[in-house]
Amino acid sequence: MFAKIIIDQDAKALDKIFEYSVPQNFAVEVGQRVLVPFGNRTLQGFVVELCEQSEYDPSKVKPIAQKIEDFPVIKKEMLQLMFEMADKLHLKLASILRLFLPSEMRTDSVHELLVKFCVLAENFEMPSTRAKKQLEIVQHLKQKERAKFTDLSKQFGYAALAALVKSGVVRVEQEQINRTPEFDRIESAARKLTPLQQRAVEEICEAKTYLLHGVTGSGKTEVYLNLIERQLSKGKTALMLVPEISLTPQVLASFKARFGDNVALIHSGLSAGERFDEWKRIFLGQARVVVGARSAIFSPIENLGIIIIDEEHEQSYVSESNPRYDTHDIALFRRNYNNCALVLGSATPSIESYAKAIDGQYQLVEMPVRVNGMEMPKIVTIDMLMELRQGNNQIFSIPLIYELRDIVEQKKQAMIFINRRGFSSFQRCRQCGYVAKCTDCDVSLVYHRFENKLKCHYCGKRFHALDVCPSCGSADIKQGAIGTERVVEELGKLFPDVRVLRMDNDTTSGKNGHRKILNEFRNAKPGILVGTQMIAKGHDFEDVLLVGIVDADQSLFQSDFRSIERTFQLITQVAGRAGRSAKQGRVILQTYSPRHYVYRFATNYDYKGFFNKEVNLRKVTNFPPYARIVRILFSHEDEKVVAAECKLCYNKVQAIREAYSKDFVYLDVMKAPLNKIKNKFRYQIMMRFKLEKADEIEKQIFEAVDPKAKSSVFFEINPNNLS
DNA sequence: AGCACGCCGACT
DNA sequence: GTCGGCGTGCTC
Repeated sequence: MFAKIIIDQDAKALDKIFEYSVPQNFAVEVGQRVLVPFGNRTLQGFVVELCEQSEYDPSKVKPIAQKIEDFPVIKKEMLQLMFEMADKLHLKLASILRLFLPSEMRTDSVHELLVKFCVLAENFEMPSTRAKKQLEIVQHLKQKERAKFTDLSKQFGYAALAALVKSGVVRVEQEQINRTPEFDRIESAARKLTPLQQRAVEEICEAKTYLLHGVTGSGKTEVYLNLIERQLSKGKTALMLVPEISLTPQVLASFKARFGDNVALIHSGLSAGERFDEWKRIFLGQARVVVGARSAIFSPIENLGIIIIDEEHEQSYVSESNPRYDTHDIALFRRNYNNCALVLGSATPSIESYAKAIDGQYQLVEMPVRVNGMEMPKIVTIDMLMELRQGNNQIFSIPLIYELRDIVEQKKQAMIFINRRGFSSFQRCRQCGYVAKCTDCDVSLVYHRFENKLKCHYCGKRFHALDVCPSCGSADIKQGAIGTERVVEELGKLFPDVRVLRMDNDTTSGKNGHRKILNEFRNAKPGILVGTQMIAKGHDFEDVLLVGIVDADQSLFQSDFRSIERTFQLITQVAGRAGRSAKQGRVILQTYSPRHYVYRFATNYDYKGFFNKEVNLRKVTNFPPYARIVRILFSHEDEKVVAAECKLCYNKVQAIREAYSKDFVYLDVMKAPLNKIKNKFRYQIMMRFKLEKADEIEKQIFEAVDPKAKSSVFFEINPNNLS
């Protein structure tokens, strides 16, 4: 018997299947993890196929050394998924397999937690009356029957306990304990569904793909919970994905409260041990509901009845580094494999998903009204150019300051949204034009006033802030576009007595970073919360009656084709934070392009109008979903090497374009907009072609890349950002 | 990925 | 003469 094996090494040269013989004395199954001799060392591998005959030179075939576990860790579904991902996304087999296992398992850095418990032996002699501590322990165990070794040792002393164990009075038992994350148990009684929610639950009843379009505050979560409960009662399991940013302690606790030990939670805040144990509970079928961020789509859960992707339009569902995958594709694969329902939920569906719903590929389910029957908050657009002309060169418009003052007087709360962290996006010398840049990346450094440092947001390197220009010595330093720190500072000047809190990547790094800030904000009245995208998600604060969007244009003029769509989504999400209670909220939106159609539709909450406008634009200009964009990004330390390898590939792609000249809309080769990141130079080939033969063309494009190239190569289909 | 093999420069 | 630089090629 022979086994086809993938070596667990993430290297281009090893991205193929190796054959080993299976020794007589043991059997292996497909999906098992094994150790195999490889060259002059022993490596981990995965059995992906068994066969009677070897196709390789028999004199070179070596036997498998040993099994790592005695059961397959990769299930059949995932193996099939691996081959499909390798084929369609052009990813390395080993790098896909690594997505399926908790990383601590591979490195052997985490083991099952064994805890020692003490019990009294069946029959024993009482210790001598002089041994007081020992007698206390026996007494204690008579009452409790069972206690942790470490607890007893702490309470009565190690010596006494060890003596009892030695004399056979106390028996030690080992037990494996699951490290399950702890939560504040919050009450989450099943709320009665509104008729609209009820209808949505009833409509989503078949093994199809549904797009659940529900306005912010329409109670989608309650619908999800009911859908999951229905599957559980049918003996099926459920997988629910939520953007990492929304996996706040409150959200996690509410799932725990609803599903108890049935739910496994996968998120970045888990310790290695917790992650490993949660994975194992899923693997063994002990957890029947999985709630997690992007990577949870690869959970080894079986017998799926439903997969839910909440906030389906979120960018974070596409991983932005290798292996690059889109959670939607993986979810569709698993939906097909399990023949279960897939629900994509959003208040602002992605153009691509909504187009599929219109087209009939997805079933459209709509929830157009808020649960509490409240109107959406009123959005007022402020023309910042007018403000400037009227002599206001502050970052806040007069109406925003006016409204903020009102909030402060009423002792209510406001949120200010600014999607940039730090103090200012760059520092520049007014005299000579010098701009502080990162030494390893081709980007300007962001000034962080709190730490008084310049930081690279790409590689994380820190530099001294500029007091004087290092080039000409001038002290006249100009600050770039404003960030959260700057907004906090300005608010402090305007409202010195008001509690102003900042929530962004820099203030939420600790384990309970989010919770601390949100709890503080909850009690701050009047209070203002300044933050990035982080504040746009899911937090309901009754007293937030005002939302300010300081620089709405920021996401609008990024050069990728989704920037307008993203702006619409952001405004809608952020606006949804205002007026969650009985009082209607207000939103002040500051922009320099008030007449852009995105603002017209967003301020009227007209998703369909926006969709129609945007989708028509995409159609006439040949952009997704009516065309496919492919970007091949090469990177390497040596600029000559990348440039040459990229050019070589470009020449091959040109030949493909000639063969498909009718389909190609665009093709070019160039330096990437960020020419250098972490000391690696980046060159790219961009292309766009029509859909009819897209799969066929794409396959040939993949093959145009020299597998022996020294540069690392990154394929992106319909990329989200073009840096 | 890691390790051997192999072919050219400056050193006790 | 040799020690060691890292380019190239191979691992079932």
